[in-house]
Amino acid sequence: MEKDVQVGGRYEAQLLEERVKEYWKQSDAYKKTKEHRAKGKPFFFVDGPPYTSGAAHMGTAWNKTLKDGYLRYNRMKGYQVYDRPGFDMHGLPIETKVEEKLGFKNKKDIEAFGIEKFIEECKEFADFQREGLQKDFISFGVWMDWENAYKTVTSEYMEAAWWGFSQAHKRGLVERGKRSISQCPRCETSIAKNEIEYHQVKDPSIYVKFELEDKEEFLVIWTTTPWTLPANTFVAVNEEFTYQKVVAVKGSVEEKLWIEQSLVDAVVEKGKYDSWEIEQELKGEDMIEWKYKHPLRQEVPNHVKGDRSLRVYSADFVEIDRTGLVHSAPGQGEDDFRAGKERGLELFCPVGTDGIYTTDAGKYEGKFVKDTNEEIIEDLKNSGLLLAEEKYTHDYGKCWRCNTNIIQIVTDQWFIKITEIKEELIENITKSSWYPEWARDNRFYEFVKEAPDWNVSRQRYWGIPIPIWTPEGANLEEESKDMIVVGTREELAKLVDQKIDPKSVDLHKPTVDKLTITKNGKKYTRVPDVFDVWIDSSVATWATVGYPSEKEEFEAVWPANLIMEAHDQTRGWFWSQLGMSSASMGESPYENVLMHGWALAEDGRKMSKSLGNIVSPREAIEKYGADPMRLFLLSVNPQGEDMRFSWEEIEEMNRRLNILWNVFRFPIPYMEIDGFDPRDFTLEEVALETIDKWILSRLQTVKQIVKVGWESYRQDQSIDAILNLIVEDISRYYIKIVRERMWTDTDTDSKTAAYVTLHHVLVEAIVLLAPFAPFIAEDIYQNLTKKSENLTVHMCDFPVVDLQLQDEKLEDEIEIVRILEESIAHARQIAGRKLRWPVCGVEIGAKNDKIGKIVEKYKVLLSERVNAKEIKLIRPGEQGFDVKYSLFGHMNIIGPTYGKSTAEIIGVLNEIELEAPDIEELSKVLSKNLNKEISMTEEMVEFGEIFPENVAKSTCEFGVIYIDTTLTEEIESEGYTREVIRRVQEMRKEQGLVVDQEISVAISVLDERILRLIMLHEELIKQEVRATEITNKKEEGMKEWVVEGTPIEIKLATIV
RNA sequence: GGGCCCAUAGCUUAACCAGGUAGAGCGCCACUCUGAUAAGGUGGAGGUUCUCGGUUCAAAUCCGAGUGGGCCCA
Repeated sequence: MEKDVQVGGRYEAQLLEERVKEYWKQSDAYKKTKEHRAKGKPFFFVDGPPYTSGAAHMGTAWNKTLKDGYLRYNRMKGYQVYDRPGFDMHGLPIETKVEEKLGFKNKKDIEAFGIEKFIEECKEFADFQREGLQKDFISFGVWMDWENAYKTVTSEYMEAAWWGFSQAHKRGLVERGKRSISQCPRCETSIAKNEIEYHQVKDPSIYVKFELEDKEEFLVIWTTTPWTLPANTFVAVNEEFTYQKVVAVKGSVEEKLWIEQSLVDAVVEKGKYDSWEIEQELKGEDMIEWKYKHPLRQEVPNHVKGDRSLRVYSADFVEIDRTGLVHSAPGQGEDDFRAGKERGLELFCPVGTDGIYTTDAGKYEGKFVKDTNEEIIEDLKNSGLLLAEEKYTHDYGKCWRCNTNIIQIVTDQWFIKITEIKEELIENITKSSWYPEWARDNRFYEFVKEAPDWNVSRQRYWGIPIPIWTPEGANLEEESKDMIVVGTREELAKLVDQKIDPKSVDLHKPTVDKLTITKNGKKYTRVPDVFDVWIDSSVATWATVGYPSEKEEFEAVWPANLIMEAHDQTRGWFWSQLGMSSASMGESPYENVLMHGWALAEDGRKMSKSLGNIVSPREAIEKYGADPMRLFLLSVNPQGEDMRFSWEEIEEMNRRLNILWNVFRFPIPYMEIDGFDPRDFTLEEVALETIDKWILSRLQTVKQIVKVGWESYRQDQSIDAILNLIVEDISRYYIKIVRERMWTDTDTDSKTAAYVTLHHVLVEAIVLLAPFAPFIAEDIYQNLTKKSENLTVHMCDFPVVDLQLQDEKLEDEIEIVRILEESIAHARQIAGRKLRWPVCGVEIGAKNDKIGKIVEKYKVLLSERVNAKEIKLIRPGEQGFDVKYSLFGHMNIIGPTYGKSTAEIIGVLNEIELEAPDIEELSKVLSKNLNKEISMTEEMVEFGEIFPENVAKSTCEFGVIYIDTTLTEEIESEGYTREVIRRVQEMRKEQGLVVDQEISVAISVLDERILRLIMLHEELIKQEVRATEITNKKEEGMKEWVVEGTPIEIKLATIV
């Protein structure tokens, strides 16, 4: 940035932002700012790492802009701010993208390609994605430590996850076990609940008869997953329900069916039976332990056979729905698994991790489960067990990455036993403050309370390998008992049989899979799984300071002072961090949580490709600039609520910044002509006038509001206050008033005071604005301070409120004056007199004494502002202008009272005018006029005000305004003079003359009276338009203006 | 299906926690001002405060039910 930037043009965000970026680069502003605060108290902010997929969208932009705002604010408050950004780079989404790229169909393709090469591809892809994302963040001015971003794929970072996990193990919280999990059969891995997307699926809906072992009766169950029938192990009833044995007849066949009593009709109807009758009724509890025959015993000879299997048990998840009896497969479904485990039933699962039936599935071996539904239905039909068949559309989970429908199966997984430390987790919740509060007290608390054990294993490749080594050939139980969990690279190097360098070792699968440990003569190998990717980010608070390899910083700053993410992270990062940190260290990893919402599209719906309503931050910046976009994003309430994107609002922000720009460049020419240097004066030394004191007081009040906004995580309120100060107070009021003080040629104390005040207010306003709109703030700051102060505006201290300068009473008074002004302007409008024409008098009927005093006190200011010769205060009881009152009679009320006299009464009412709206006076006048006693009531008449000619009235909350627009020669003279000056100025502008160019002016008016009136103010005109002479000759090429119906011709000539 | 949150002018929203005439910005219409301003000013039109019920002298605000939307969980 040059010292004297071109400030002639209008605000052009993109050009300005390029200029400022260049300045930041050249001056190394970011690093210098950090150094500037190097000795401050630490403020440990931790960045929630965005997943490295594609470019930044509006939601990420909002998130990072918020973070940037708060980081900049805290720097201004003097803190040494931790600002290491992070990127979440492991996980299935990247794997599937790479698989797509390489044209893979399933895991076997990956194995064939080679895991080492595959991981290399993933790393490259993730890095590529990260660069795009980072570029976007930088483009909207996010000042974070980009050169030193943390990446979840570095050994240093992965070690932090290992360490956390090993700590949890030391506390006895790591367990190997079978669990029913959601499995993506394509990715061949378990999927976290929050990775499942739901969509509408059409499935078979079948009613199946299970024959009892010892009698020819049937239990009727209903299912939408025929493919789970081979794994059937028990039937669940609810012991509270009543079940009925129905004898149903179809043709010559008679069947005995057990169904919950209220569902009998519906089920029998579905079975298309001709008739039925109820034979017996039992409570669910009486049916327990009944034994039945497996429905697919022919097709699946290996089905469960134990004595406890194929029986009826009770379960509380059974509802009065369909048949009231539920087919249960503990080797698959989640509820089934829990119920089966409670009873010690066999966990039979004839399905592989790829969703293909194993040999245990007999006839169905080698087939994909969901493709086998029809065949199973056919088989049931053939053995006479199918009662009814239809289709059913319902929500069904699919893999969020590859859209494959998920299946529930029981597999061997690794868990962190969260349920064992529930109390500790719940206590740790209370150790953090959340904004908004309800997010913690309601939503987060409920979630943590219900959280199950954390399945941390994934059977994939691109992730942090689970640091568990187990004895070769051990069974499950042995594995759980005799495992080695490695916590650090140092430890790994010490333990393994191979020689590795802890500093340079890469911890991804290709390396660690080859490492073995020998202990007590036993050989241990690593379990093949990688971590659930949520483990990665869960350790960010210590990984970001390099723990456990670097200890000092961690000990000094942990836990995090502040984190902020969107509400979907309640169950995501907010939770994973709390869970991991509690499991490993027993403590909450963060102190303050700001939970913001999602960025919705303009139509109020989610931004999505399919709806075609996505707006990218890139687009917004191209159209209006980064500062306007940031201002918009930060002007939205950040606590919990979703933001609705709005082009209009961004445009509005751009316009306000344009006003700021104009405010800033307005005094520059004057200050330059006068050689004014702000460093030569202080506020204390100059002769401040009332309006200067007022704007300085406004500034203090705004500083207060801005600070409170930041501190209460409502920075949107800070923005409102700053923009209001700039647009309403500085631009629309203060500058209008001080303009004339700055136009004077001579050096006056008044001018100096205005310069100093405006300069001071601008600098502080700019500093306040800096965290929100860092580019324009920098550009203006550099110009205002001429580089005499800080290298960058972002080094400034947050402006402190100067109580000496704050004057609430003054602010209140000016506020009232401004409202009175508005009302006077309104009265002018009613009278049809524009502001250029003075009015001879304004009378103000103040509502009370306080307002009256204010009118007296600010008479001069008011009269200048509204262009009035005189401002007069009407005291209570005093008469203002000579107002009279006309009358309008209400026939419908007068009529019934005065009968025949009504007509004459109305006649008089229409004629008379009263001095005051006085009912008694009116009655007297009427009585006198009509020669009889007339007594009017308030309901009978309405008073109308009659003003003298040229008087208009308006009212406002502080009183009544009368304005007298009577024209005198003097007023006409001033009015026409103003009109002429205005036209000459317009012509100067049209001709592109510089401000101090001298001219001669020729004015020709046919109406000699008007010409004379204009020329009465020859000197004023000369002075205002910088004219050396004014002639009244008609010349060639004059421009004709029509003023109040009178043609006036003007021509300008420059003086060389 | 469950938990939490949200609904105020055409648009963005304030007031809601702690009940007392719903206020602003943008947009629209009319008029107007301007040597910082591709700006600005004044006025006008525009509201069933999502619906229904309750508490209360009084409800946008508190309570209950419903409708629609969001997040999360099933």
